[in-house]
Amino acid sequence: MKKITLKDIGKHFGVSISTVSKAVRDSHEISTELKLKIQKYAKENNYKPNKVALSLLNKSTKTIGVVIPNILNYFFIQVLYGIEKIANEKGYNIISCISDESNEKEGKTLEVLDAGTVDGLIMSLTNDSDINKNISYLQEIASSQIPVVLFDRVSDAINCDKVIVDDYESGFKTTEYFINIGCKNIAVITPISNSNIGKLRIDGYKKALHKNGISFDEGMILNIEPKHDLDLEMSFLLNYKKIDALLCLDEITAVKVQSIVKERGYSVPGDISIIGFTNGQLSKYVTPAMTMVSQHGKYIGEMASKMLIKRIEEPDSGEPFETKVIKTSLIVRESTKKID
Amino acid sequence: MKKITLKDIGKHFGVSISTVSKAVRDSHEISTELKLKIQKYAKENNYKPNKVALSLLNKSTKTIGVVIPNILNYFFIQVLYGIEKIANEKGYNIISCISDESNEKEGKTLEVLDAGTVDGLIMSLTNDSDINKNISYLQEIASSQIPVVLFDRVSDAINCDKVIVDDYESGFKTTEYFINIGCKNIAVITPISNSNIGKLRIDGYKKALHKNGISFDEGMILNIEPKHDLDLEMSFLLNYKKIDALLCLDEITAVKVQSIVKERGYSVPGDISIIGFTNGQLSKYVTPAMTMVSQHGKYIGEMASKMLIKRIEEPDSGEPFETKVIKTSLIVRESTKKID
DNA sequence: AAAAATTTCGCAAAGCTTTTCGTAAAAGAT
DNA sequence: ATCTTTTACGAAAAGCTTTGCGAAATTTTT
Repeated sequence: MKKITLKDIGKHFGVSISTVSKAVRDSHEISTELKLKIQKYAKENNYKPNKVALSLLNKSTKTIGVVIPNILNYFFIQVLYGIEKIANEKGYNIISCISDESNEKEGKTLEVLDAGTVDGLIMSLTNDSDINKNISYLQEIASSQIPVVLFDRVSDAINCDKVIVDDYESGFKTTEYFINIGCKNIAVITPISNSNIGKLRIDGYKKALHKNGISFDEGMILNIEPKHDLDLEMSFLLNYKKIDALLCLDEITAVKVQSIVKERGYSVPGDISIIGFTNGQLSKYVTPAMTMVSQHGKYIGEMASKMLIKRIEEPDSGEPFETKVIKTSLIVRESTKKID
Repeated sequence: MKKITLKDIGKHFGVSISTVSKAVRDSHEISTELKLKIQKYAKENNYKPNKVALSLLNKSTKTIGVVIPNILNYFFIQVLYGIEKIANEKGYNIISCISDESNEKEGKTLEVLDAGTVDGLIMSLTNDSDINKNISYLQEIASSQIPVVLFDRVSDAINCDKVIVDDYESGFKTTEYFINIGCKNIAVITPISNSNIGKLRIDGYKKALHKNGISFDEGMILNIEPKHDLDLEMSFLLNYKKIDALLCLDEITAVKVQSIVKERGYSVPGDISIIGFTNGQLSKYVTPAMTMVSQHGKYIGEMASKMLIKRIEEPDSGEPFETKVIKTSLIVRESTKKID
């Protein structure tokens, strides 16, 4: 049997729809006798108010949209996990969309989500070169349709709540950590050179060098592209100068780089210390276990979820938009020299 | 400005709602002149038909629910990725719910999803001990409300389409692989001993032993629980008998086991060969890179998605329920001895 | 017994869209 | 000029729910 409706129940008892609705909601307007009969029948036939009808009535879907660029990235999964956890606790469902680092898919997703499907939106922008394409559209959604919370990859052009990692600070702190353990020739390997995040981390790196009297050398920054040959690129870098520290801006790169370095006969951390961003599942289990910068993905997701739901449920609070900066922490393992 | 509706546009031009609806849908019933005006205005004000109203009208939400037990498991993420890919191509959104291996949360999720929110359901059951709790409810949903596709962790009690891994066969084949490379004392380490999947893999393992004249020894099966101390348990196992092969029933266990074995001075694969289930992100990067059984998660997701959408769009096809069995493949790396 | 109060239920609107059908006006045909 | 056809729009229903209000029926009060 298909899902039963109020109308069906009404017909069964020869009463009106409103009577049934009130009966199942236990209204005092309905006689106890009739209520009991209706409630029993409703329960037996597994009646549940149709969510779609309720959404239309209440102008609220109890659903939030989440758009992430890449689902096979552990950081984003952790964020998603955090978002789902809080949303679930507060009675919201999440529609998850993967933009696959494509501006086009991101735009399409926004179109769908902007048609009344969700009460709010949590997203992280793609790194796609054509970066400005959807920004104005998203700005319009944020300003007039539904609350939006941006995380990690954000944009100044959009006026909304944001949760970001302290990328500049963590680039700085991590570099100083290298310097403190005695490293002087610190190279950076970045697969995200075109993103704002990557730039901030490198800015922090530069500042730490400067503060410690080490001159910055452009040749120490290795930009890698998905299609390039990391092995070959690493050759150039390792031959370019004597290097004693490598800062990798994501986890997979860190793991691959460590593997390449070891194969070439360097000892880690004896010859070269390595630190990577994103404390995911990989870094713990490779040999040596890697020192990583944890961005606290789950916490970021929880925070974003809370901020969004607050906006949804208190639309006219009048509170100005906020940008929460989550501090990273360094998870020290075996890929870095010990502090003297 | 809030989202604009047909009514708003109608008021602006002094025409009825139906006229506006026809105009934006480019119906021939409306004069060209009026259509042009309305269409222009609609585009300028970013009019989009309200999805919720359409859902109510069409009795179709273009949304499918996905319930997975654990989002931090790479296999499930791969499946989710595959589901999303196909769903997206066919114009569906996905609502993803995490049951967190809890029967209770699974039940709550089903309640929500069974209220007209989704057109169909893809799920993998929890391993919770109280395994039968939601089965009858799910069976009812599958039989009378919306199409359901179960994957990986399925149940015979539910009549629906299924996509499963050939667990028995792969337990068998993997064990024979060990035997072929000269291993005779093969132990199994399973964190999923209470699941049907785990049992099937072990049945396959037993059959392979039997076929090759090796007697089965219960002591060679190590059941591990999340709270137990794997290090200690491994001690017992390694002291129990001289072991030359370890079959681990999930990826994290495989990686941890290899790490423990190495620490105890065994050489991998010299002394002990190791194979793990689920070819995820970890196994490739540890040293030695591990030989793994790939379950083709993404493909399973794609398959499940296709099957479900077909059921949704052809509800009365009358085709009997199907169980697709996806064959695993062995990704041979360095943690197993070479074939002579 | 009549008036007042309470109980118990139904009607209708609102949320937004699509589509069928009806009708007035305009255009065409005879 | 009259009849037929076409054009161009509006009314209404359907999808399902909740809720305020009106009304009939019953009970209580005087």
